[in-house]
Amino acid sequence: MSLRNALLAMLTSQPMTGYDVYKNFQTSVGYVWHAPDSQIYPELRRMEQDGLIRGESVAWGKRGTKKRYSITEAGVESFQRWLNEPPDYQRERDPIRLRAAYLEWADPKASMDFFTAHIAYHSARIDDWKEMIRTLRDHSNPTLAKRIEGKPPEDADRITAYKVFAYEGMIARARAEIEWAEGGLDLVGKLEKTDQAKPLDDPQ
Amino acid sequence: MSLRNALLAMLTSQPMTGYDVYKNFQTSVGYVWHAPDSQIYPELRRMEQDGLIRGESVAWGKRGTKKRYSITEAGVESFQRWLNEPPDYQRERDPIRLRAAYLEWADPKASMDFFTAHIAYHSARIDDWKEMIRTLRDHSNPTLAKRIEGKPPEDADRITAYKVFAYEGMIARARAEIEWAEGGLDLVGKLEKTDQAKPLDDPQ
DNA sequence: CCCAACATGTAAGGGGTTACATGATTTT
DNA sequence: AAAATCATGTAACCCCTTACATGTTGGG
Repeated sequence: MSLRNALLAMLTSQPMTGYDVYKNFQTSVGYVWHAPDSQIYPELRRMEQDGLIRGESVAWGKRGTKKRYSITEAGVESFQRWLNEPPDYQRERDPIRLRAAYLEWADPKASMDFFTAHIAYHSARIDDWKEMIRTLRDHSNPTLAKRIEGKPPEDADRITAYKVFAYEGMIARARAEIEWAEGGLDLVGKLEKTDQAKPLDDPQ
Repeated sequence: MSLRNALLAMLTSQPMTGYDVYKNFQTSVGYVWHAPDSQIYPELRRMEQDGLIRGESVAWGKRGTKKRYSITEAGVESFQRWLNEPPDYQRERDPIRLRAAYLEWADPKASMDFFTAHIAYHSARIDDWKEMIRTLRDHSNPTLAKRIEGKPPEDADRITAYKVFAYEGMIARARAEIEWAEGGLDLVGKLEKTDQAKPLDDPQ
């Protein structure tokens, strides 16, 4: 049900078309929650049927129309209910750790590349999130700007603080990943060095 | 395809029945990768059809039989191919951070509970993983024991080291989560204090 | 006039969850 | 004899991915 709540969250800022939502899921909010268009449009229709959002056709150019969705009272209530629920945790399913646990079967070169890729991936994400935090802090983020528009400064600060804090959590986790992967590079270097650098039981 | 590789990984240790696999997915390996029986049995059948594993019926009690699967050469190759591939990262989808980003809509009490639950969850996981590392280090883990049986000590150490390292990664990440959630408790305490401790725009 | 951006879908298939089912064997 | 464990499934449903598809509008 998180897709639904991600959509509600976005629509608490301002009315949006499916395409607006799609764009946000590719950048800003997409750094925390991603969804493709093929999921967004049908889900918005279902949410409208459930009364969580209301869609109105608005003119777009001469002949075109587009559908702009606004969150309803029922939508806000549903969103808040979700926020007030205790979180539920899925059982672990971690492909990275699964691989790491069996690197004795891998090629040492591939193991090094694996950890290097891990570092590169998380470094890139940190850059995205840092940039995101910057646009939140200076209020240049359009969705945030719309969200805090007309609100007293304390509320604006509070709203901003939670968003910044969420991205800081992403960064903290990514830093832990990078540190771990650096340890992985050391470990592979230590365990797989010299001539016997061949995977265990390799038929070759 | 990670379920398939998790199954192959397990079967590199020793032949197992579907039920053995299921038990391992509830404890040991399940702390990194979990799967329910309804996924395991059909997948094992598909893997047998694909020639990655071989099943043999073995007697069980007087009348009963059970099927014990062993990994084939093709299975080992497939597993190694996966380990040597570059990892692929899914787009972010983080329900915890999504919620945290919108806590201005939540009840302050619920926000505190949310972070408290987060700390409790990850603390419990750390205990699981620490215990797991202990059984790996002292070789009391039966799956590991079987895996390193008859292997020279350097290989045994190498095999153990990767598994320990994987669980250490889980722990490192969980510690980052706990630290973040503690920051969350502080933040909520700071932002939602005193009388105006009511969610934003709450109709009440 | 062309191209990028805007706008909105359908369809097949993979992976996972939850619930429902059943029966044999071993342990208490 | 009952209970726990071993053993193996089916079925409905949800969520998500990937690929395919189509048309409009605004800017250069």
